[in-house]
Amino acid sequence: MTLPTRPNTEVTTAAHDRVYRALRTRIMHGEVAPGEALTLRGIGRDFGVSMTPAREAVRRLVAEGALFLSSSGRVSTPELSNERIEELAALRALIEVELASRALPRAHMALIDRLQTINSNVAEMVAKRDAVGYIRTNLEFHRTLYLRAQAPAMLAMAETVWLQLGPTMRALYGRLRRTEPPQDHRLIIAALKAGDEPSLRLAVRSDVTKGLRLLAG
Amino acid sequence: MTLPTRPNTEVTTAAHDRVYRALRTRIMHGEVAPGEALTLRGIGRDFGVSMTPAREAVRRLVAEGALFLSSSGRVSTPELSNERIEELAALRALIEVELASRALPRAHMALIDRLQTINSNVAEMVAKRDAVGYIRTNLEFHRTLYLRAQAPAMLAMAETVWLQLGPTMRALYGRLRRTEPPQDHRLIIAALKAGDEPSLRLAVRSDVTKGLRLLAG
DNA sequence: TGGCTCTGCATGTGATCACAAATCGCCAGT
DNA sequence: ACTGGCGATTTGTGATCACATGCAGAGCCA
Repeated sequence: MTLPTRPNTEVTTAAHDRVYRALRTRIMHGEVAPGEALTLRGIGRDFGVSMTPAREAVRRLVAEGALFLSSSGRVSTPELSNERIEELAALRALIEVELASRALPRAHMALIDRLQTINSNVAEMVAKRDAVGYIRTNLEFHRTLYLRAQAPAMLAMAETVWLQLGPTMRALYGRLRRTEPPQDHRLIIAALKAGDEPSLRLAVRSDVTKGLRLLAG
Repeated sequence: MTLPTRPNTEVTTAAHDRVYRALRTRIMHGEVAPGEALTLRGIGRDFGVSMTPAREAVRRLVAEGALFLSSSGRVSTPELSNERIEELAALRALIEVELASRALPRAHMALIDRLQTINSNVAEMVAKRDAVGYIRTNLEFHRTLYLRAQAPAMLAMAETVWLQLGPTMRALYGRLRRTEPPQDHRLIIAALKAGDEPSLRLAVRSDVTKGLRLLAG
């Protein structure tokens, strides 16, 4: 580019990729509200780039279902219907149960230790009522487990679902008024220790679909 | 645009969307070989647009896993490893079994008739050894059934998997030297008629994972 | 003859511009 | 005070340009 904003002392990743990654994590972690509008020039201003990289990042996120593109081309984070949330939760259950099942035979003690450490962080976020922190550490817990499945295509699919649920997860967990740490995570860890696949599948399914119960309210 | 190549007598869809759709169906139907390289200027030339819409279409397809982006930015259709193919087939099984199961209670006679008609087209393509035609009609068969599930998010996910498998499906079915019509499709139709959900799940799973057997060769 | 380098072409990236359309706000009329 | 219309501004879209980089083929040397 003509104006290098940062010295080239480190590996320079493409501008559109930097914008994409930043927006992606912000959306996945629930840092943006559902229905929030975005503009290409605004994104470009925020990241110090022109419209072109902003457009590419937005297009990519739209393709992944993380952003909604109105008929006039305006982009905003989607407001999901209850039916769509149910579908996405069902997809989480299908894919993540399979990922956990594939990770089980490879789950050694070091992994279980790391999961327990992450889970204590999750509990801490719940106690602090930090919705964004809770979502972030909770996803870290799941991703750490699923990475052991050695199934990158499935993991990518699961992350796409997380991405689509991001903005509403924030609203969902913000409505959630509990302070108890996640019980299902303990069941997951216990099943991993015991090598008990049926219990693991049940625990993951329960953990993943639990947030759905508050839709009736 | 400054140069309207077509008169505006019909509804004009955005140029990048037209390019995207055209490339997408070509990839999904297996009309491009795995590893085939694409250039932005070449795509622009083919569709009579500049690089900008071509770039957006390509970015979108990369995001969906339909195209592979090398580290230097070159795009090509991906050459899938056997492990990745196995993953994608497992995803197809998971998602499509669920879709079929959800479609079952809504499957009336009119739908079953349409499925039988499409299936005869599939058989015709098999007899003619038309790989592209086979893939196209086969996907039409599945999509017609899954549309009844009223689960757009799941269907989109399934189509994304089809898209990723597109280029290799062509190679796979090209290697397939059979002339018998798809037996599993008949089982699917029979299960739909009988309202037999377990049989339906089995038949869909079998149909979807069948192409995998020839990977050992 | 084989391997290496160097140069020129092809290609992706990002910025900028012109244009169309949509959106928002203001003002007049009732 | 409310509503409808109109204009200014915002916004997305596509084209084009400058630039850096990667790739390949030609030419050179051992």
